[in-house]
Amino acid sequence: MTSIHDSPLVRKLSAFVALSENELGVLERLHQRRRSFVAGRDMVHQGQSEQTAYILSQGWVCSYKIQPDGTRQVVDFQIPGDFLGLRSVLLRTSDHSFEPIVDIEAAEVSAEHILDAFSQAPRLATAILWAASRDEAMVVEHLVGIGRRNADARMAHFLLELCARLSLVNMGSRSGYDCPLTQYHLADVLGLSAVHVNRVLRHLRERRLVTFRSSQVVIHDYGRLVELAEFDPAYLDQAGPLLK
Amino acid sequence: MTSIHDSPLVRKLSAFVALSENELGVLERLHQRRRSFVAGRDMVHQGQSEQTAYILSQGWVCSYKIQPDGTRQVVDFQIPGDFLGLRSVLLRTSDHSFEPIVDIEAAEVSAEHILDAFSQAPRLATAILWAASRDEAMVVEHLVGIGRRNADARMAHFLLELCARLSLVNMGSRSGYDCPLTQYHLADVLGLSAVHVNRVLRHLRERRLVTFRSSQVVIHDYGRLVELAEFDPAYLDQAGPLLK
DNA sequence: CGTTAGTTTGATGGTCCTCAAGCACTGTGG
DNA sequence: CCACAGTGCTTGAGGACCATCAAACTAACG
Repeated sequence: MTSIHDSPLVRKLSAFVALSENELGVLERLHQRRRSFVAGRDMVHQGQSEQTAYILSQGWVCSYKIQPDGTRQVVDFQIPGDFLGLRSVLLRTSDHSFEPIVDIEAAEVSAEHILDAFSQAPRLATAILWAASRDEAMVVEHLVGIGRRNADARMAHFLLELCARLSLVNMGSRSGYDCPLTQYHLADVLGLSAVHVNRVLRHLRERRLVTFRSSQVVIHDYGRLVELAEFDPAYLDQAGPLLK
Repeated sequence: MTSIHDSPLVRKLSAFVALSENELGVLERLHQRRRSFVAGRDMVHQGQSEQTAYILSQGWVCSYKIQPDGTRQVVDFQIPGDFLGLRSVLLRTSDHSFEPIVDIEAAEVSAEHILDAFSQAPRLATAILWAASRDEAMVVEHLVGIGRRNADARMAHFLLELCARLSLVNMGSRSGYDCPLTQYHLADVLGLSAVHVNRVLRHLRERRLVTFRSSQVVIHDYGRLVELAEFDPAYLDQAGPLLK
């Protein structure tokens, strides 16, 4: 039997609030309706007004928008512990698609469920809204990266952000992590071509900064990578406000 | 004496909900504390944890992030009727700066004020959260634009989005609008250099699509501009959900 | 063992940046 | 009234960065 303590969401939130027994119980109830999805088939399609959100417990998902001309822009990746479609369920407007990158496990949560949970454990609401605001901050940082960083720095920054996020749920460290993304995924998130992604990766590897190969990211020199990316994790760890 | 009906925020929200007398009263009380700011001097600075938000009633503001290397990325512009720092006041994390582009008028609102208003008029809360989610959708669309559109389409898309937003508060139409932005502002929002912005504008002007000159945007051919930008306003007017 | 998805490398060229310089307009102080 | 400084716009030249096209290679899989 698996404990609620194994939930990546719990691990993530625990980094910011010490969760009470009551709060853990509410979270456990949120995880009731487990579902699986297979890699590659969209869970939610652009335009569709979906009424359910998910808490991702295993696997990776990407949320993206397709342009009329067929090009794709990935807005964000979700990793275990992340919400999928939280905003769209609260505000009934899903304007992008979700695609599982590998086979995934997720807990389905309806708007009611969430609002219930919020009223039973208000501090939990704050914690989850904090997580949501962090997601938004990541989108903004992503925007800045695409607008104002060159390809090398963009890649470095992206890999470092993933590192920080994965570390929070014990799925990585400063020396590296598992990563099921293809170079096409990287291209679509960074606004580059797949060919150029390949060259950038080679470049970073040759400079002995980081190696991305066979679904693994190995960070050779964390410090110099941070420097190249001008990575400032301030937008990720706003620990202060929630501790009280 | 000015009526609450003149407030751009009221005009904006009215496009989506028929506001009751009670709701108008609550909105009026939100507009009590009027303040002015002069052009060019930051209202809120990156990193500062500000406790107040504003409802912009006159003028334009831009929210941006400065990179360590000095380059700037504008995340969004605020026009009358828009909130400034709503998220940061609710979640106490302001990670970018706000700069008035011209002298502005705004109403200061504290977190308490807003929460009070929400409890007095729950439907208003929905409407305001809808506006917030629209802002987020705009950031996502912005991301897609910078990542996957060329300079011409990016510019066209941006000018069309502004057109739609301004029309909502009666400050523009499909034939054009006033716009106090400089070409440097355009460069910083579109992730281009100011020099290239100038060339793009010339190009659009020569093709008789749109003219941006002396603080005025004149749209010559709305249809062909929409086509060039592949502009689909779906992400802006999610009228449906709130009408009930 | 052929097929498919993903990676790698080369060649070529377009988009957009940078540097540089000149122009137009506005406000300021002598 | 005029010099001037400041801000914003405009245009040219040259080159960096990254896209596109093309092709070969590897690994996984039925």
